[in-house]
Amino acid sequence: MTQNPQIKPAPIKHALTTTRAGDFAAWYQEVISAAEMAEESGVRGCMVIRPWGYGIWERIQHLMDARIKAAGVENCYFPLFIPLSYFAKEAEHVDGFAKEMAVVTHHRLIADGKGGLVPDPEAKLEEPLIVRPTSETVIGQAMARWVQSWRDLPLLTNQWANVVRWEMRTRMFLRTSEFLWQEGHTAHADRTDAMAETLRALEMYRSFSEEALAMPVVAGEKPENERFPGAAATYSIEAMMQDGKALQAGTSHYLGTGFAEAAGIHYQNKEGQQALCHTTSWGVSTRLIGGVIMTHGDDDGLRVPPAIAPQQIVILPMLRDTDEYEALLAYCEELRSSLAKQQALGEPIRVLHDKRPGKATQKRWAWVKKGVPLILEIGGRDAASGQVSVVRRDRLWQDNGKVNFSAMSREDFLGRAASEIEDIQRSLHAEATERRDAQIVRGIDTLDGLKAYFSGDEDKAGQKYPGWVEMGWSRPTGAALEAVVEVLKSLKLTIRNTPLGAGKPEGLCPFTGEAAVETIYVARSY
RNA sequence: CGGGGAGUAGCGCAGCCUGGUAGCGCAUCUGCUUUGGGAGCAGAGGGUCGCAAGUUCGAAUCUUGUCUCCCCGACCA
Repeated sequence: MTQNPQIKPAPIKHALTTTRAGDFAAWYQEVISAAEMAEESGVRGCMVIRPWGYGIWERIQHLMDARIKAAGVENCYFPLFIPLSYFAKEAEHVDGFAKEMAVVTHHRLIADGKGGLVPDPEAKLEEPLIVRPTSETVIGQAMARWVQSWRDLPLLTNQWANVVRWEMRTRMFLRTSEFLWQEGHTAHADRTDAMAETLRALEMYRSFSEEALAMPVVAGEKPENERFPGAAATYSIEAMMQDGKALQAGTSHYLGTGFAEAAGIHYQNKEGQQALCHTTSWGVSTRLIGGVIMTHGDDDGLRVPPAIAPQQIVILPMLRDTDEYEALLAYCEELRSSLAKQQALGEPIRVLHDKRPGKATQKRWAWVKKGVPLILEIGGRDAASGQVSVVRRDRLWQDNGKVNFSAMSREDFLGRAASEIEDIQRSLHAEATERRDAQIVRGIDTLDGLKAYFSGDEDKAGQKYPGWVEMGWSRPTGAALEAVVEVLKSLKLTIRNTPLGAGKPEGLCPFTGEAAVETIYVARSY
């Protein structure tokens, strides 16, 4: 077919078999398995998080935990099991979570006489325990004990934990029945203080996403119909995935006094009177990893932002001829230790000398798929002449279809390694921001316009959606809002949030015909 | 939880309709040759065919049940 092989660039042979354009959902699955991030566990909706995936989570924990502590919040740990009676106290909360609860009813197994085991009917629990879907209720019980006086406020706590929600439809990292997260719970003297904390947590998530995950997000308030069960106001950060869908990447809730009332969290104020606390809760989960995959991944696998990469540089000795092993490995080892003494992004550089036996090229592609930011390949001649050969994962290919390695002296590389790492972090963020901004459309101010924009919206393969619409609306409530939600639902759309700091829009609300009072983002979502 | 699809070697799949104790590609191992880089040739190892019952002389193949995964929908971080 190719008439002129000399001038026609060779087709790139990508590391994955599925492309984003071909089948985005299958591509997502393949990245997770090819990058050895997670695998299925045999238990419905639950996954095994493998070292590379868990390493990314540990980085997220490490950086997020520092921010949480810097805000004066203290870590603690509450039980996995919550007495049913605790949970039952907040009515809206119950409505929201009751359908997806794991319940513990027995404490012993006995033989069933057929070689199996069954719960012992004699060992039924007096009161069933639920496996926590979130911990407002138990933590509320503790807060009620801990808070007596205005001097005890604000009470700022956080826990890193696993939670369980019996999901009907699961996807690795994005929605699993059990997931890992951080949940902050705070109690305050009044609304003003609690609201400030809610927004502080939201801003913490926004800056964390942008800076650590290199994932641009919009921070804003969720519409009434999307509120956390029992919350007075819910805020979120929303990220745009490469297929144009929105992902809620973190939430922060102002809970008002509802939970305080249910758990009896009150204090004596300076005037000597009893007052109810205003509480907040906020969390991010392993879902962030799904966001990172769908923000930065490409047709060769994952690309991990350096700030959260378990390893930022991998050194691959090109082991081939036994005679040079020793000198080559010594050279690589020296390189590793020189790099490890340096700092990038405010921390020591994380570098791995991968001297496992095996074909070097095989190992290279494994690291490409894992998305390690910088790969160094070192051959015998490099070692002898003090050179290195390096490729940036975010700039993997040359136009001619070859891997974009560049050779330089060891000194040159040592001199620029840290800035390369920092540049990759910046560059991933810039790329994602540019893509997102290109997929936000403005100026649609009628319902027909919205319908037209999203009709036949999927591309030929059904893998790509036209991004987000930024528009004004009149912020209807109650039944009027329900009507809007129904219209959007028929278009498979949702209101993501009202971005903070967006000025009052001009014109009329396309749903109600009333004057628009605030800006919203409308999109398909995960 | 409703509709659809699927579970066979580490990964991707064929075989199933028309039952006769399992095959291909990649990966793995061995040898030779090559080699500044995703090598070639030859040979080898590796499978309770998701699980459990049933039909049958005989089941990956037919029947029933069950578990898990994927897609669409309802629901949700």
